[in-house]
Amino acid sequence: MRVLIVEDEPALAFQLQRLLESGGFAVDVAYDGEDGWHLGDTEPYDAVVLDLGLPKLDGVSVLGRWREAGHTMPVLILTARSRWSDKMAGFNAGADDYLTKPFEMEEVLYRLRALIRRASGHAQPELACGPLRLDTNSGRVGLDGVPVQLTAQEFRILAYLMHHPGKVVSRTELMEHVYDRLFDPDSNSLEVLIGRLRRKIGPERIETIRGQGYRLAGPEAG
Amino acid sequence: MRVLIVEDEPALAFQLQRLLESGGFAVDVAYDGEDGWHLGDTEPYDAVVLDLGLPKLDGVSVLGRWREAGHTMPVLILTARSRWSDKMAGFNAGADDYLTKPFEMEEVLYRLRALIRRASGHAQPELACGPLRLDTNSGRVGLDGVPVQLTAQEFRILAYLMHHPGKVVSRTELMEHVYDRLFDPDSNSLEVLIGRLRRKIGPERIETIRGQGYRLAGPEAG
DNA sequence: CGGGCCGCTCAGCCCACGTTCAGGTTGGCG
DNA sequence: CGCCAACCTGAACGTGGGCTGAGCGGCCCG
Repeated sequence: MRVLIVEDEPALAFQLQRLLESGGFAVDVAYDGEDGWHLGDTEPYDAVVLDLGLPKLDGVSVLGRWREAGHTMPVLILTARSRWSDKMAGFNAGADDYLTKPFEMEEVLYRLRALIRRASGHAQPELACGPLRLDTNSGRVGLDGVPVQLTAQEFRILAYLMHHPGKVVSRTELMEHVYDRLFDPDSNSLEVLIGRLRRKIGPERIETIRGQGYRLAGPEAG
Repeated sequence: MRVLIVEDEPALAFQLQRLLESGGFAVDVAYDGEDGWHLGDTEPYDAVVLDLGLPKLDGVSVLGRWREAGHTMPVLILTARSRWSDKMAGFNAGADDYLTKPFEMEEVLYRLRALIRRASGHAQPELACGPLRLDTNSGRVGLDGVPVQLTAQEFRILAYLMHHPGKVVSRTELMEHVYDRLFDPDSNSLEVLIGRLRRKIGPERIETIRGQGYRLAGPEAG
């Protein structure tokens, strides 16, 4: 899962970045409203963490423009200690959740995961697909009940696929959601990782549709 | 475990600090309500000892603001000889326990430990996790029934992990709860301590999740 | 004042992880 | 049947995160 952080305060931005990366996300950061808006407009993020007090273009406007342009990714608003006006304006502009500073870092992780989950239509934090289980919070994966040890990247790939079971996911789509913006699109490391994943969870679970992408085999339907 | 003392009377503050440190806690002290509030607002304490009669900002207000901001750490109130109004106000503001002066020093330790235990969802003062036993009161640790000799820091680390068995605890989270505020976050002393701890309780008990943190192996169940 | 224990620092080592690369394999198509 | 593109895979590598042994200084206690 790939997220965008829009936060002007460098210390907090960095802290958030570390948090989310250690939480298993691919992360891009923007330090003002304009950059933030542009990134969110052009890159396919699974969620955004958006501060309201921003230079150049304030958070509410950023959000408003995104929504106007038809972007539907979930947005988690950060705002200074409960200022009602901000909060309301945020929701009106299309925020999905908000946190007032100061907040527990952990809280951000949980809320983000919940947002992403809901946005892809899953109620439970634990995704299931055939014999596969994936807990988005603890980051654990099980196959037929036995735990499977995955690396960070393997986990991201599997998580994205499990958020869209049965759907054909193109290589580029997968790369865009698993890597951050600096990644070289000509690399074949994704294929290598897919291979390793297959070895761990059984080759038949991830099906290759030649010329189109990959599909996670669902519980025989669809 | 890391606690905050908010107490304006220097002698008592110092006495409490020594007591809690010798009791195995990492301790910060604030001498007035404003400092106290700010520390409790920004640092992740496992519990707070809060005097009600404070300069600048009284205890009830401090507590009230914390709760308003969403902080849920347990708070043990200290108050001059049973003044009902204070006591009631304290509970209303979200206190978890209280002691009236004068009190036995030991009493503070026991109450604090009980509060922390309950806050992390443990009913018993003795934590168990696989072959590991840890008595939060006596500070004794056993592995398969045989006592294990731990140093103060080793004990704190293990105690924190055992309060959250199975959870992945990031290096920073661990540091925040095991050291006080003056600690250098770039130090690797935690790793050294983890290493020693592993040598004493068996390396496989503490699992490293690369890039994320440590996890105490539970009694085989998610 | 001396000795021992404890915790911290530092530097070097090790190894997991992501990546690259060089073939090998598969499948579509003329 | 042959060719080409898409895809897979085993091996090797560089990097950085994590581990550890050695040494130091501070503190406590005799």
